[in-house]
Amino acid sequence: MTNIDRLRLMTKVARLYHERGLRQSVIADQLSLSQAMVSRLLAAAQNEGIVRTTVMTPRGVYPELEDELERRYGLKDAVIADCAVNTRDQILREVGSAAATYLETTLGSDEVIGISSWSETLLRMVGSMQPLRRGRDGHHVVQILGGIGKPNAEAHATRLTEQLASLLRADPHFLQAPGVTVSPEATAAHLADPLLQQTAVYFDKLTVALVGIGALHPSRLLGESGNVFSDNELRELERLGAVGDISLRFFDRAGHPVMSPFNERVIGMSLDQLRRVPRSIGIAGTSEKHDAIRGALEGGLINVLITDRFTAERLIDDGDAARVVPLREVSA
Amino acid sequence: MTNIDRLRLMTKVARLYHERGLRQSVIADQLSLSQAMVSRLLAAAQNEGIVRTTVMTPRGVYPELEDELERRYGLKDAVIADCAVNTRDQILREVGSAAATYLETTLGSDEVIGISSWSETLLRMVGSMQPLRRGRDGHHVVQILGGIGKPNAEAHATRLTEQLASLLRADPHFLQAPGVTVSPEATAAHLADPLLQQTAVYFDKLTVALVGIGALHPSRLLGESGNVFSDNELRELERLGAVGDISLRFFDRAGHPVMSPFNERVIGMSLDQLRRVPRSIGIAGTSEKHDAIRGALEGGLINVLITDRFTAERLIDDGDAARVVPLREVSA
DNA sequence: ACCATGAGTGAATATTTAACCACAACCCGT
DNA sequence: ACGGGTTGTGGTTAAATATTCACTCATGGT
Repeated sequence: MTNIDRLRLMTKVARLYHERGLRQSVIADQLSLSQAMVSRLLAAAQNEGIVRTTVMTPRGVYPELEDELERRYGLKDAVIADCAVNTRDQILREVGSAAATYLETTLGSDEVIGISSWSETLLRMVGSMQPLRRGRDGHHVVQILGGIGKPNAEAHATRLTEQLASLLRADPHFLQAPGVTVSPEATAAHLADPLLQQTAVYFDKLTVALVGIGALHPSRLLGESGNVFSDNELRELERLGAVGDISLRFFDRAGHPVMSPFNERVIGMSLDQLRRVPRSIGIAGTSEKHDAIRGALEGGLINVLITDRFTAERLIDDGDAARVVPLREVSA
Repeated sequence: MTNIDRLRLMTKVARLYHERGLRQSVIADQLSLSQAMVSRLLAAAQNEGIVRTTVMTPRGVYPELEDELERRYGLKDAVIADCAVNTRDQILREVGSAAATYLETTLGSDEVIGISSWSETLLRMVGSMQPLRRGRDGHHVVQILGGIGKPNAEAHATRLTEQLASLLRADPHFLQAPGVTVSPEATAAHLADPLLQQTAVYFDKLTVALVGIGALHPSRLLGESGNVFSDNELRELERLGAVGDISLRFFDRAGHPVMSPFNERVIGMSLDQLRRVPRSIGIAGTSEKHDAIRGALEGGLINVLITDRFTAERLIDDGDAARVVPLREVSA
């Protein structure tokens, strides 16, 4: 068979298949070929560029950025929310909404979902969620950090867990303790509580973790509730290289836990436990948090990131720089 | 789910599927979706134009013309050979070659193939054929028109049948008779021959017919062998509206048989028998034959046409005219 | 000259994709 | 408030497609 004849046949088959939408066996009958031949011709047509499929990217969607984030940081998935303007308010709204959709769409059955409290982004997320449609039930929602600051903040943290559980028709598991205690001894006392242990058992069973990512500066822990945190402690954390926290567990630029004494006063899941969760979803935007997010990514603390497009771009830009002299190695 | 989120998801899935070539179930796992969802998202992405497949037409291939021929004349298939220049020689070569490839490619098993003799195009076709590769055997090759003119032309016609049969490893069935007799009585005598009848039986069993298409002017029957044909007969055929012939069976512009006395002197398959062949392949080019080909198409005498691109274009151009006042109806 | 190797094929089969179905939840009109 | 129709979903199954296999034949090297 001459080359032109082969091209002719490939073209003919490709047109019937792709333009007229005929089944391969119909084409085979019509042109007196075997179905296998039609399949092969179509494959060849793809190969040789006769058939070309392009994916157009709609406005407001950033798949290349997502891919790049996934690739650079070894993520399972990245979601980039479209934000018209780079303002804290818009970003919170859009990232929260994107996270809500993401969760609704990707939740399976019988998931054990940990949720970190006291993150405004997570609050927004839960706020934008629809009640779960389908009877994908059997879920558990686990509070992975105690309440924070003023006594009623504890209730606040609990409410987030409760709300999510209700939206998902899941069993809630509350962590009946403050997020930060006054001393290591107090922590130990709380950890001895059998009720708390009942919940803590789930930390190692999570299938999904939903966590915000906090920046060291400006720290919400100073403003919100003065007594949680001393200025000294903040400086100490800084000295130790902390760039941010997830559920009050601080980490440095490489995502390694920062072991300050403060750590002993926190009641909640550890970063090591978080790393072991099959799907740990970090939800955070705004440029303030850039360094913190970056650390979380570098340390593999999360494997799904939901953020805004501005932050995503910066994460990739300095990813470029990092390739030259990888941060991980610098700090090691 | 907001619209942008849906678009985002569709785009992401489409990219993974079409660009990275992942299976739907892999994508489903990765993005924590169901395979059904991925399939639906891909379908939607097609619909909404996010995914676009285009078939590029290589140079020298004319699928639009082929489609148009098929559509206008209700053909099963049309093959248009690329010819650099509009000369008889080039066209014979290219059409013959295209026909050879077409036959090689589309032949199934146990086919009963009728072949009309004394067509230069068919000669070229058989000349360009490769011996059949695969053991698609069990074929029969049936000579559907006797030898023509000088006694040794009869042998010539036989050789075409023989050659094709040999290339296809098929059983040959020869028509041991002249294509044109001296009188109706002579025809009758030949038809009584049991040996001839053995072959004629196959006329109604053909699965494929390979036929050339002859133009009335210039008639090859005058030049080649003076005594086959009288000038009177030619004029008579013309008077009756004949525009061409297939295997010496003449037809008019609408493809209806022309019943001149000459018809009684021909030994071979009838046009009605030809129309009943599941796949009757007309192989002819050059502008001389345009009217003849057109008649064959209008009359449904063939359902596959192999021709050159110049003739194809003309057939479509006057197809346009015919749509206004369809020829078929004019002559009816 | 001969065999080993490779290319190309259709039938059979495995894999992949799309359709079907049952079900839950929503919407809307009463 | 309460059905009846609609929609969206995942599990299941049917359909469609890609791959494997067995085979033939050409080719090239020994």
